[in-house]
Amino acid sequence: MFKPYLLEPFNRRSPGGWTVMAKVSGKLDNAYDPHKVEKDIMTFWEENRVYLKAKEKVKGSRKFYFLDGPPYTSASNFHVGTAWNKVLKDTIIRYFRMNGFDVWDKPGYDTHGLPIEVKIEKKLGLTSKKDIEEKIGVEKFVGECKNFAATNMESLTEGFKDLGVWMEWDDPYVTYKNEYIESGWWMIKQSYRKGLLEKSLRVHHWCPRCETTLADYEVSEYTKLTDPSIYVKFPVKGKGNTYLLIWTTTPWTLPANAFVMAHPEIDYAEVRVGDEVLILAAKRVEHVMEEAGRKDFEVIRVFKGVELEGLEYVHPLEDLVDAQKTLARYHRVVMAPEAVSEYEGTGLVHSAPGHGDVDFEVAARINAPVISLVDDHGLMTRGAGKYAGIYFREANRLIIEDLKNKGALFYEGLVTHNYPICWRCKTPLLLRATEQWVIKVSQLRDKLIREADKIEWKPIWAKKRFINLLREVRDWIISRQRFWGIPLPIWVCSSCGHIEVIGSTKDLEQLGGTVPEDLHRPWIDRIELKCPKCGGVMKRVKDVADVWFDSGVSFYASLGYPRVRELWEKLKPVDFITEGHDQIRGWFFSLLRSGVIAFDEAPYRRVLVHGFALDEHGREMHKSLGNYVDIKEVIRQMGRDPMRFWSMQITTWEDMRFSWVGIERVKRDLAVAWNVFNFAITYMGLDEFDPVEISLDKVAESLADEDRWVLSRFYSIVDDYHKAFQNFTVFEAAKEIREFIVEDVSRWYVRLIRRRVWEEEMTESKKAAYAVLYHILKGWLVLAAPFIPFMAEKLYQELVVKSGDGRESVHLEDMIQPRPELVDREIVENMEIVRSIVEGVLSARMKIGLKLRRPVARVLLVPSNERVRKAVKSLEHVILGMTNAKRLELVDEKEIRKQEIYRVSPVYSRLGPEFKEKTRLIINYIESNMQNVGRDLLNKGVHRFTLDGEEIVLTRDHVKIDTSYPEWLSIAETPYGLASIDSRIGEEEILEGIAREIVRRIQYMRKQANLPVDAFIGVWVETGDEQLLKALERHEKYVKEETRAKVVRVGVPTPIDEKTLAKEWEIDGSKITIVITW
RNA sequence: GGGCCCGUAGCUCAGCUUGGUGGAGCACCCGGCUGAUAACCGGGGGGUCGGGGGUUCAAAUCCCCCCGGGCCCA
Repeated sequence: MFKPYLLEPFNRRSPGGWTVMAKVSGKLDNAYDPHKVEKDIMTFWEENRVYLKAKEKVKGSRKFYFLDGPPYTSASNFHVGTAWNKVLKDTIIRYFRMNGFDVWDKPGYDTHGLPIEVKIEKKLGLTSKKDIEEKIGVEKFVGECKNFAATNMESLTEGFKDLGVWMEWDDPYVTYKNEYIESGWWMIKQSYRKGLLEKSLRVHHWCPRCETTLADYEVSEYTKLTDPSIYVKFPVKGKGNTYLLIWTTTPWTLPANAFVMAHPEIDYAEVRVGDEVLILAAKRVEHVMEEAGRKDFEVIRVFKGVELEGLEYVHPLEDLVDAQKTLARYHRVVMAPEAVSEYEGTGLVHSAPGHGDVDFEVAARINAPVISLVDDHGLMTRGAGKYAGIYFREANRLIIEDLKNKGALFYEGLVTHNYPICWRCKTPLLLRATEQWVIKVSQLRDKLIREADKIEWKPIWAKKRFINLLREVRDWIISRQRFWGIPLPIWVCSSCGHIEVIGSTKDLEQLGGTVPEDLHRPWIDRIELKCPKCGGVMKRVKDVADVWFDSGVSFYASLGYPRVRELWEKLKPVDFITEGHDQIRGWFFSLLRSGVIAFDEAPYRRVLVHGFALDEHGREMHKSLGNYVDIKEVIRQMGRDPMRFWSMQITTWEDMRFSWVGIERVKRDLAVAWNVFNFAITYMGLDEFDPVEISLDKVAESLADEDRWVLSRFYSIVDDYHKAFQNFTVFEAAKEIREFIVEDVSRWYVRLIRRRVWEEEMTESKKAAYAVLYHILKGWLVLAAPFIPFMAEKLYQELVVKSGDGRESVHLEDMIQPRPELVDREIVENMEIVRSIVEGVLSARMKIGLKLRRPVARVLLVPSNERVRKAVKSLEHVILGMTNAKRLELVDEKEIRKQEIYRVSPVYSRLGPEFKEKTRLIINYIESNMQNVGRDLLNKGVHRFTLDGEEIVLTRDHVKIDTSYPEWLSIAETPYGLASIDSRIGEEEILEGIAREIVRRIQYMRKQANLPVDAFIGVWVETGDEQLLKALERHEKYVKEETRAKVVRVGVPTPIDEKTLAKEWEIDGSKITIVITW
């Protein structure tokens, strides 16, 4: 499948056809344009088959079986949540692949089921199953379903590819393919062999429009419906005016009533109402009477429910309902505590075993018949007598009328409650007993829990939630009375009733069947087998499988098992799956269920749960709400990498609130990263830096503190990065690499090494800076590749490949491994302290409006402890460089305090009462001795002086003291102590500052003139200010070097032409005209 | 009604595992930088950390209850 290719690092040969020189020679656009990058890179990947090479590279190494949760193919486009899901998978796959795992990455599509059938019905204008069978025929219908799924699948694949998701798109697993269906059959056969499969009467939800049963987990939507809420009197047999009072909101179930359920331990009451006696739960009496508006009642007797056991009653509608002839025998009170609540109704529950699940169970216990009086279409059956042929919900009205006429209605009200509706067509459902094929999963409950417990869950609460669900696991009704699904491989003999469950097409042939070209209905329905028991004709049951069956078997079916056994045996178990938290009950569960049924074990070992994509207001995205965000729109506005990197920084298992500004922010972070690379490529290119020749090892001896620092930071991030991926907390890895490039490299390291980079000569220091910068940038690209595959590739091509280094693609790199020997924790801590102190100094500068361009003579620091002192000393040059200061002094706090200026104001209300007539004099004293008074009070708490021979003692509360500092001293607090500057500067600093002001203006003009950074210029200045000229004279060399000026002259050049730019400026209030020529 | 999750600045979210004086970005105001700058940096204002109780020397963090929102079930 894969073409062979060369895996060697392609030292200095570019298969891409670029001219590769042994030096940095790439070129980046000035601004980051995601679309341009992504377009170029997409082409590059395709042309060079990079994806296939990435897979080939790890072929045969440690296996990593990733299983894609197949998206459903009912639509052709997808929203950001689906994109998030795939990007998450892609990022993790890319990481493990780069880290040396042979990752299985086959994507899948879930293609069967009711939702697609419903869409096709709508498209073809069909309204019922009968329409499908008679108007257009099953053959055409199924064909339409298949086409629809296939078309959507193609479109989805295009969308996923477009996001840069690298999976095996050429050969996904598709649940409608024959091979897949066959694999599915095999599991049903397994369940049959193990005695888990049976056909049995079960009560379950039924959709009368779709005419099919719905499993518990398909009953997922509810709507507010207003239904009758009626209290009905069932006369107690042989007791004239005594009645059981029951309550129901589904009067249509009354014709199928078999018995009444009560709780043996709760209290019931006989209540006289008018001339009748009603029996109901004691606790409900008040509520029911109030609801019915009856005040004329009286509780006669209270007793335990158990006394009611066996009490017989007469069904009020027995003469109208045929089925009651059979049911009448069972009309009595039955003890069923699980059905009775003291908090609603009457404590007496009318039971229709054909229309309620508890009812069904209780009926089984007492051997009552299960009679359902509603047919597939929701119409009352013949057995319902008078009500036959009426739609179940419409029968309510009629039944209530009849009850009223018979005097059996105690009260009629309305209730608005949540009522289950079909998740596809929104039709209200009903509970109904029918014969269905069932896998008795409840027998496997303990095994399921044990297996689930072995799985590694991220986050841990998902496991709790999962196991809670398993505790209540029910049998699995796998049959659906529909068309577009995996046909159940069950054949029944029409003569002797013998059952054969087919596990493969081979089985089919062995039993005398032919294999149709397509295993779907209707073709498969035409296959008849010969009964091995009696030789009779065996026909397939008409049902198809529940659609959850399909994706549930994907763990082996996607590998072609059992037709091909090796692959699953080699790859099992699934190493990793990830889906949204709704799949805890969905796919995660159905996989486990199938795994335990077929293989007695959990088929996967690690699960990561991700959140939902909500809109910017935290609501779910829906087309109908108009808040739906199409992924195409996001890509158009923001680009793929920004979208990807944004989504990967979200705490994976929490819901994602979609945010345009959030993505915009990430895009800006990426632009900063881009700028860093642009900086590196520009200067390394100008200096013809050769990263292969000047490797990190070669400069080991000349590393500066900041170099060792940035390497330490880088490799500690590498460490965290791997830990995060091993934990599947990808968001932590994403945040780390963002932080590194933006905070550490762009905002700090590049600033620190700038001067070294600008040196004219290729000094050792410059080499070291380049080698280190190159090393961490290249490494960063490898770390970033899983997250921002396009941009990482682009930058890698420009920085690395074009320098004749590395491999053909960043995605063919080996993941960077930790190098603890390069991590110096102390220097990291020191730098953190120093960085914070620099910020403090800058803040102190800011307070007095002193620009960074103006040098200061002294920085004064008060380190808060020895650790800080040490850090400051070891990185003194960093502080001086970054704060533009000449000298750094470490002082203690007293030194600073000495400079404090106190403003001491007398507190009259304290001084007056105490000193009476002396007060005036004391105040005079205070005002003329403010500094002494203030210092004493603050330091000693007391100030003594003599006034007219008398000692006066001033204390802290006699005055109010405000502290300030002289203008030249500006102080800022930092977490590591006080940072301050002495802003008193001499002529030297003034002139230097002016020189820098001039330089900055010349640079600005160079930029305006659009000159290449390495172009030389001539500079002319004209000003009447002596000091400006003096500064220029003193720092001529500096100005020339900084601005690449060959000459700096006073005056105006001639001629002024298109290679000349003149501009008038103002520096320190003086006018200066600067002209540059080139 | 049950299980699980979430609630932190105007907005979007870190911090909670392992308790130690509450952070970032956006927005707003002020200032600065600028030969990677259609960039960026610094400062400022802005918080009952949903509410209440408990444990503790100390709680956004641990425990209990309540309120609001979500998911999955009944």
